Amino acid sequence: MSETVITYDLRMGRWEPDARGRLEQAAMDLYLEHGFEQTTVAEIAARAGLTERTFFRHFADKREVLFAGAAELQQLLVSTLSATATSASPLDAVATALAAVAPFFQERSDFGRRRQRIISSTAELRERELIKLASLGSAMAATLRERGVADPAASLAAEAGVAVFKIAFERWQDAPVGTDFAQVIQHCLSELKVVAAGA
Amino acid sequence: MSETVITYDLRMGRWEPDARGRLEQAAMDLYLEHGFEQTTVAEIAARAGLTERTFFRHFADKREVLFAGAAELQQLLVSTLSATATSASPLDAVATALAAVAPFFQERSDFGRRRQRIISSTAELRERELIKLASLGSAMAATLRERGVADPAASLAAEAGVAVFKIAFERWQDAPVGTDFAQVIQHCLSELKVVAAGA
DNA sequence: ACGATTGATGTCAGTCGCTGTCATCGAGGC
DNA sequence: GCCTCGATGACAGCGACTGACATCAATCGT
Repeated sequence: MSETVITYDLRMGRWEPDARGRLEQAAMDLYLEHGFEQTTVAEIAARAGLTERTFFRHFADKREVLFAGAAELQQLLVSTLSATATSASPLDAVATALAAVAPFFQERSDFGRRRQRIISSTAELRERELIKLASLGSAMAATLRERGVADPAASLAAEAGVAVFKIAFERWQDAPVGTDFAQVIQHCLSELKVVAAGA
Repeated sequence: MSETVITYDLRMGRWEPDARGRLEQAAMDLYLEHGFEQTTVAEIAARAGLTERTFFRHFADKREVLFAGAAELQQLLVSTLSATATSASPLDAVATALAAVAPFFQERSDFGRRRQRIISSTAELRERELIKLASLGSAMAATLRERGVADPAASLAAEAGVAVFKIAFERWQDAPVGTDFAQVIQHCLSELKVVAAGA
């Protein structure tokens, strides 16, 4: 779920609350300090005051702890895409949905930067990031199909949208702090349209 | 390198020749028979008449044995893209290069089908496939940049090309045997152009 | 021919990711 | 205040992967 805003009312663990959040925090810190590969799950659990076994009860594997927000993001993206006017072209609808979730990243830009530094430095994590993006693409394609867009147009619009997102995200990360992410996305979208128009 | 055409003149292993090829063959067979996760590296090595340690001298990990041809494909793709006339638009150049490597798959369609069945059934392998495709995209983007295409157009054309390839490959696999892969690629490309044009 | 060299393989020990199983503890319902 | 239930701890074990060293076969130089 989230790593800062937590419902502290419901005590979770046997001892301290928010075991999951503590694990996420400990993992991020250790991955940044010593690198992903040099960090063992036992170390993460120890820093969080838990055991290795408990880590794997909260996260499927060592990488997944960095992708806790992916499901949330996908749901947000799909519901936004569902709500977009059917009059828009599929690609525009996708781009609109992507721009709509831009604040999701902009509000966590410092967290996102550290996270991305970890992911970019390890092939194993890049693989996981790519399959999450592919999952976003599949979900968006399915949503487009529900709205009557035929294949392969639906899949192509979704995949092209993911491509736009990937490149826009890279450029936004390298851009000055405060740059509007949604604007970068729209710019990359129009660039794609130019490229696809042929010359 | 290759799995069928081998220079049998140079004896490789301590005993039988072509240890690498035998490992690839044994891995494919076992992955198909029992599934990827249910197969241990020790079993693969045993069937190939080798030891587990030798497997890891030939392949970085248990998945990589299924992606031996990726480097070769990437090189072929890049050199084809380099040779494409600079007059073509970036996306058309990418699509042309992709269509040019279509025979690479068509000649190995039965092998490719079995391989794809294995990959599709395991998330771990889909991750590896995605990072190989991403590597293809990066290589093509770099080639476009060398040819004077500016960013983000170069990256977008390359990534869009990869998207076209992915979807075209899926559709070609599901199409009747003998369908022309290059033609499917071109069809998906024109579909993408329609989608991007707005309509 | 024959010894030295080289490269691929075998052997072994070890770490770490990850899982199944059962015991244990803490909190809420009765 | 007991009881049930969910989360955690403790433990054993498998399999992926690595480092270090020994070994063997083919080749090269003489």
